[in-house]
Amino acid sequence: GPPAMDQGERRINSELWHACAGPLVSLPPVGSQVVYFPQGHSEQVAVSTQKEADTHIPNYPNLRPHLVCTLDNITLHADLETDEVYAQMVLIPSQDPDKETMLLPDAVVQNKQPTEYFCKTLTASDTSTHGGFSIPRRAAEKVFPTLDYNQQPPAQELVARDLHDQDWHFRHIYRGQPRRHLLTTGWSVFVSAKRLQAGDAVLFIRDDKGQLLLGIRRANRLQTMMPSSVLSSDSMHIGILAAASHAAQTSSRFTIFYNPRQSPSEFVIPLAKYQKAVYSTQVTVGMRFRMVFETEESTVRRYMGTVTGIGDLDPVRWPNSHWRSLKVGWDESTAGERQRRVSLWEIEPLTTPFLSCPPPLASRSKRARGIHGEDEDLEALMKKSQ
Amino acid sequence: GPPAMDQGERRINSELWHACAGPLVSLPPVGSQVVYFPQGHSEQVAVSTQKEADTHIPNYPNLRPHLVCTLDNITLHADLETDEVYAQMVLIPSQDPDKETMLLPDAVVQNKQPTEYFCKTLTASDTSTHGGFSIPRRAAEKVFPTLDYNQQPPAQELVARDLHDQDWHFRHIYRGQPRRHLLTTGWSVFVSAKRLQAGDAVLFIRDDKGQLLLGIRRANRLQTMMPSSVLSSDSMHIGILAAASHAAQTSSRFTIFYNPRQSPSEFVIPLAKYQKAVYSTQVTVGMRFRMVFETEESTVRRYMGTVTGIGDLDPVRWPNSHWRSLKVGWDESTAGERQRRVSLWEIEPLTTPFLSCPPPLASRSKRARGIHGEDEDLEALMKKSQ
DNA sequence: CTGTGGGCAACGTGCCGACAA
DNA sequence: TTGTCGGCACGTTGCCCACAG
Repeated sequence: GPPAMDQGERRINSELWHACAGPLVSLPPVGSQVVYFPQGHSEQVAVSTQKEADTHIPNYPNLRPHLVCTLDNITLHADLETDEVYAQMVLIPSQDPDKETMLLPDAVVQNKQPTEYFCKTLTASDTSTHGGFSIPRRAAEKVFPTLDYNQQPPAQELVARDLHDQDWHFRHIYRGQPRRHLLTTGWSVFVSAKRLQAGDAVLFIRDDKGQLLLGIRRANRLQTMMPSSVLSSDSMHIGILAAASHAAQTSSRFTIFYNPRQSPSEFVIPLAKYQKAVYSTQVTVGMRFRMVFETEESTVRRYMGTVTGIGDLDPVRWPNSHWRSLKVGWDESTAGERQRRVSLWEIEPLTTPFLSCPPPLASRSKRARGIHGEDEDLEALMKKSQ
Repeated sequence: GPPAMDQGERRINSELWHACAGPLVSLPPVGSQVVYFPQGHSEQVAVSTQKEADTHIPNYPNLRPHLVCTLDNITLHADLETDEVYAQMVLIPSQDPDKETMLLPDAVVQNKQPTEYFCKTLTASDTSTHGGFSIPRRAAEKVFPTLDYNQQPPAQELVARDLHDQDWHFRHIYRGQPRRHLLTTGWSVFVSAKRLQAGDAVLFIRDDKGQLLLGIRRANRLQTMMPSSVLSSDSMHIGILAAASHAAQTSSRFTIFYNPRQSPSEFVIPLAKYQKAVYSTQVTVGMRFRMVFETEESTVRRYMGTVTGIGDLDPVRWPNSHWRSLKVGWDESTAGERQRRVSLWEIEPLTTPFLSCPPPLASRSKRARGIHGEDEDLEALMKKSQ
């Protein structure tokens, strides 16, 4: 019969989830202190609904642009239809916001990219109905059980388990002239079931117990996310703010979903990481930095850039927020799709970091600042605080 | 190439939309006065997220259980993946709530079930890959162009347009012993594209201009609606309340989605219908009534029932709400899945309606009432108001 | 080393009337 | 009147290797 649909009851394999999420995604450990940004949460919803937060949504004057929280629980999920990975986080706002001024030691983040795995972007031949899947030689030798090369031809049956604990069977054969590794029988069933297209990627893992796992990473093709048909985007944005505001005022749990491959940026950051970036890094216009990105081959690469401005992303609704407070330019001309605005904790400054008192951010809120004057103002203030 | 994905730009065919929505669904006209129930809206979200509104979501003391609004705009939609029909409504809360005490004349509701149409629930043979689609004889004769019976065999090419303005081509043939109408070539493409299964229904319309339209109505099989992965159900419920509350306080537009085939009940009701039910119908425990339901064959049928209690569905959060304020029992033993609670405007009382002053509902809110005592209390009050 | 394509066999899809419900 | 089936033709799927990038 069909696989059991008891999503949420089973525990998703963490190693596989992280492999699908990519090398940049790390989740804070349960019980640790984190910083939650409603702005970033809104951005994620804006991507999936294709509608930005409207200007006429209500103001929540008591809601700060960042909330220090305890990460009460975290559950890994995968969409039943698309296999898209996401995480459900339960947050508890800290009752004592002054805690945030205490510098915390770096917490151990759980970002376990598996070692015995490979990831291949599918070619037209891989996804066509004409044939099977061509396994890169090193990949096959690294993660698949060794073939008995005495057979003619060498072949074996592979069983790999996906995020929903569904097993997929493949015939793995080594043949052709020149010899190569192939997945034949079973492969096309997988491709059509997962609706894979050329450009999507498939990944195989061999875990500690020798069990094969497999997952998919879809190409960043234009988000065909349908308009949700459940809730208007306005109500969603309002729901984010109202839920966070209510939770902050009552110090009660609230739940958010984090879609690592959809969200423009992480919006739940380890508190230690946030503090280190905000309080012990001196950022000035003109500063050089590096920032990590994921490559096509799902490895990491650092790009160089320069800070071109410092100031609020949304001075009206979210004054004095560190969310994407840096305007940046990129060295390489292929930087078309890289963000023009980043947050302090996303970059690696090339100047040596130093420790300082927290800059007097609170004093800035007293002044009415023009849209265009903000950068210079903030820059001047930060220079003075030296 | 693939059909243009400009959903929302095209205007959905209203006749087809209503045929897919079913005979019970009617939409108030644009510009008319309506009543919006946040409770009902929450129920719809509860169905799609499979999670009811939690008890610890914030209270909105200024938000009444029903909002009188002007229906500013309405847009018909169909989900790009499932063809599920839904309507986007823009509401403006009325600035003067006293208006609601004025009895309005019945408004003309637009519930245009097409006349030249048929709807067939698909059999196993219809959906199998082995053959085509067997057209009921009367259906074929009513909506399809007449075949030239001089041909051997009589056959023609049909083109039918779906909700997304996509055209589907079918070979319509009259053959076999005994003779019958069939759709052959093109049918299986349609079935697999729409992912139809036995039990789902397909419907064909011939509109005024002779153009063929087709739509689908999926079986009420267990909602495999995935957990949205975008927003937590809590935040959705909060978003509904916060958006409505903010709109009511500022008399500004807000947007909601109505999924007729998913929502347990309509939650945007014509004001005249609401007033007539609330102010001019005397309801007592023991009263007999009829209520309309949709049958398997997508026709309407009335079931008989008895009012067994009157009282708030949620006395804590929504006191003095008319939403599902009637507890009812059903005459037929097959009433397993029919609601135990209905709203005044959903039923047809068997006693003759009469006009009266509005019952003094406001006075009820002063008293703290026990969970179990509420029905008798309310019943006594309403008897006194006679 | 691996992506694509020609060749070809096996299989599934899909059209037909025969039944029978 | 219409749902399901056996029969059969034909188109697609899928396994093989050759070849080239």
